[in-house]
Amino acid sequence: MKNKNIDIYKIAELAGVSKSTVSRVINDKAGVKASTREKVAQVIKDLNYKPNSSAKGLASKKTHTIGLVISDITDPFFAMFVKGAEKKAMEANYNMMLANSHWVVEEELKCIQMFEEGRVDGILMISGGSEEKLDNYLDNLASNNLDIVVVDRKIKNENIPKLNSDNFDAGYRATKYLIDLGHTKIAHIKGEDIASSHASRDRVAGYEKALSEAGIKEKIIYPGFFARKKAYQVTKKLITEHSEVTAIFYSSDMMAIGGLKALKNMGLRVPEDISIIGIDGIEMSALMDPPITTLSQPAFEMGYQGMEKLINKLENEINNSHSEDLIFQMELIERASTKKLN
Amino acid sequence: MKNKNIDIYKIAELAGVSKSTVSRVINDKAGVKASTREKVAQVIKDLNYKPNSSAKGLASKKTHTIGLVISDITDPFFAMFVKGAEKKAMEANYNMMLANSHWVVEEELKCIQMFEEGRVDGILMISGGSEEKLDNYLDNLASNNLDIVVVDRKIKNENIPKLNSDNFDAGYRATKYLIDLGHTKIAHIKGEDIASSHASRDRVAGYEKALSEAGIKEKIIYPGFFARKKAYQVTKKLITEHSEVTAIFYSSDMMAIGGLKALKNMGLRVPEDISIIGIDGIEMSALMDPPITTLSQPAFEMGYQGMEKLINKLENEINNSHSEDLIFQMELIERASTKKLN
DNA sequence: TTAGTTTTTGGGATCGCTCCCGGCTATTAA
DNA sequence: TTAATAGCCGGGAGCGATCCCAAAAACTAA
Repeated sequence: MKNKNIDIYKIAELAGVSKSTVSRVINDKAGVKASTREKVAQVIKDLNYKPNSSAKGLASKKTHTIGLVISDITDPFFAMFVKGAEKKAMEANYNMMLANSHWVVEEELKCIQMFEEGRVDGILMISGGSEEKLDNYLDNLASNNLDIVVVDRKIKNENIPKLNSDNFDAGYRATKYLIDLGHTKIAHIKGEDIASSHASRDRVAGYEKALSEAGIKEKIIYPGFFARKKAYQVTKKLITEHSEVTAIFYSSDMMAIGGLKALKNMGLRVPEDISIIGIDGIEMSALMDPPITTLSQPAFEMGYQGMEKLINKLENEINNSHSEDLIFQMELIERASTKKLN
Repeated sequence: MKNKNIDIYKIAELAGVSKSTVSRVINDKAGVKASTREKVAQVIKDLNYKPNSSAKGLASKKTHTIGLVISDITDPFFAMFVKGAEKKAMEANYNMMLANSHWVVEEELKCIQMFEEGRVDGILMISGGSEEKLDNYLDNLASNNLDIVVVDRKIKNENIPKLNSDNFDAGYRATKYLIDLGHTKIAHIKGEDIASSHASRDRVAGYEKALSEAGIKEKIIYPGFFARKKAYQVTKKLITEHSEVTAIFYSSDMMAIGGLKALKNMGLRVPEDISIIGIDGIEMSALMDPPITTLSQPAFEMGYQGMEKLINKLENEINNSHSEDLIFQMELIERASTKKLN
């Protein structure tokens, strides 16, 4: 029933060489006569031999596998990030293990622990939880032989490479864009209120900077918790409390989508009566009616480069410490949800 | 720098027992005195010892890992499927490796080959390619010691468990729903035209059955290739060629979204002038204006049960052959894109 | 032709675990 | 008291690769 156990010894036997030589050709190592190499390669091909990865892992202490810790794979941003990470992994001939952490640090740590069983050479994680807790844990981890790259969290440990979007800049530019359109009554629906999200904080700071630069005194900030439904509710509240507002900057596209629905519900036209802008650049925001103007995060690119950074770190044990962190700029995508104020 | 190599021997030493006993408590095997078990467990905990998974894999020939082959993780249906699969995997204490196949069989096969290096105990795949090619390949694979479960393809091999949505029924019910609403001029935008998609074919057949049952002679079928933009174009074509149509059944939500945009563009109101219905139940379809009526595939459930089936097959080597295939019914979600014909 | 090099090749130890089997210790029965 | 049985535990032989080191082969130069 089962396939005859074909291992490196069998290949060696059939090719008339020793296992060492077979190992050399498998791993493309020097020191094998071309003719021998060819002969062995042929046998390997004929028998469709695949070296056992557990044995390889045991002997070499490398699994050629990367662990991905993601909050929620159904989130379009994360999915695109994973797709980018996978591309680089494939190119570098690495495998990927996936673990969902459902936005809670404890689960993230559990995922990491799972990976600590020597299953992976390194971890790429987008954290969604509190930075402090993460910080503590990662300090311990760093003393292990697991390399890690963290996305979207500003942790303190200097030995851990970080990837972040330039959230301050994004907040600034989104707001500036609305100001340049002539708006002065600009509200902001921010993400979370808790300390765990520096992304939200930085975007708020960017918003404030743009306003103050333009000499606009009134800040109108409501929390939307990065949730569509929450944004829907809070938008209604915002409009009833601040009917003077002519533009809203949402800290995410999903919130903008919720907001758009609320606005329509209240009989407001977008963008004629009110302009809205989001952040993320998810496909969905382009499909809305009207399509929503947004600052797009290069999710694919972030995944790709995050994976690249990790693999580099893995393969050149040199200059491990103090590698430059990566910061990604967002791209403004002008669509039909924003309009010059007349 | 690196952590002192802590292995099963060290635990054994510190606990004052043999490695065999440590192994027994790690794997929860019988034959260890309660007091000994406790003592060993304590040492394991104190040292935060994690058995090396490569060594485990080598010795036991089980990796406790499942390979997932998915066409595109950024597709919301697949993402939700993966989420379901992951839930079950976690519960059963399995890990998951992810590989994207970008909708082409060759890449799917490459992914499978990658997994054949003994990295995984089994494979769960949603295929997006031609059924014949897949059939051939899987026949070979079956003779290996890799278990596999295939979603969304009707392959012939009887030993491979399959999961499918009841596409015929979905096509039938979608059409019937429109008929019950009083429509008689009902068009269908189908998926692909090529032989590779039985899903599309079955839905078309369901559409035809419903029409003929209702004594409606005229079938109006256009190909939309499961692509939003294609559906946009073809919808415009359809309307100009068949202005009498009052309802369109799209073979996917994405196509319905493209169609909706086309309809609006042409000045048609949905659902007042024309009703539309889709298939899939992706979140996006609920966020459209109007929200689109659809038949929802239980993606999460499918992932969960697919993984469950695979793990069962893995763990009970018994009754391997001829396990019942799983067929999932879709759920009609009535939203605002369909309306009684007056 | 022979010694000295450089390439190729083979063998053995090892990685960290599982699992089988035999031995030891206790407990029970006669 | 002694033998039989059951419950615990330890030791050794793999699992299938890598990698170091020494041996063999091939090549060079004198």
